[in-house]
Formats: sequence, structure tokens, C-alpha cells
Amino acid sequence: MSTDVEAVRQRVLASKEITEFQRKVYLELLNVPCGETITYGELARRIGCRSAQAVGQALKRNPFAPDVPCHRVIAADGTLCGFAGQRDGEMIEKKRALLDSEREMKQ
DNA sequence: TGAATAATGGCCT
DNA sequence: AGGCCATTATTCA
Repeated sequence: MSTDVEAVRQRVLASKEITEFQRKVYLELLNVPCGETITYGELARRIGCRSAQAVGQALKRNPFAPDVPCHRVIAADGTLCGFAGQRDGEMIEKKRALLDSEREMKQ
């Protein structure tokens, strides 16, 4: 059922166009199971950072989008903030449906 | 409930 | 060195 998460992980590990911080963000994001969501602050805390903004910026600069499941990252109040460099648009609603689908698949 | 502000950490120019 | 950012919490009305 898994996607090419491993392939993406290897790509992230081999990427030299990103910083260690971004690498941690993407790896932790790939570490989030299907159907699970995580907030920017939570993700930041996991990698040892207290700035959710840094994580958000890393995701916006995400050169692996949408290969990296950035749609599993939500705001503190459970709202999707952006995807593939877009903060607004119908795409967000689709990603919301995708998350719902993943969550449903988990049950 | 919503606008404004502070805190906080990394990255870009 | 200054400013930006896909944030969050707090404060004020």
C-alpha cells in the first residue's frame, strides 16, 4: 500500500540542494503514517526546533513537492494551510479530500 | 470571533 | 544585516 516513500526518502538523502534542516523536515514528514496528520509546531518540535515558521518555510521551499506528503501537515487548529507552494486555491480542498480518504482507508 | 502583536528559528537576498 | 515565512499563542475589543 505504500507509495514510493522509500524512493523519495533516498532522493531527499541524496539531495544536495537542501539544508540539513529541510532534510529533517522531509524525513519526519515521510515518517508520518497514512491517515495521520501533524501540525507545523509538532513537526518542528520533533526535529528539535521551536519555530513552526521555519518548518513552513522549508515546506514552501520544498523541492520534492508533491512527492513529499506535505498535505499531512496542518495548522494547529487542524486547517490545511498550503500544498505544493500554494496557500490558496481549489487544490487545498482536494488535498483535504485526500486526507479524508487516507483517514478513511486507515479505519 | 477576529485583528493585532509577540515570540521564535531558519533561510534568502 | 534585514526581512520573509504554508505558525502559534496571547491579548484586546
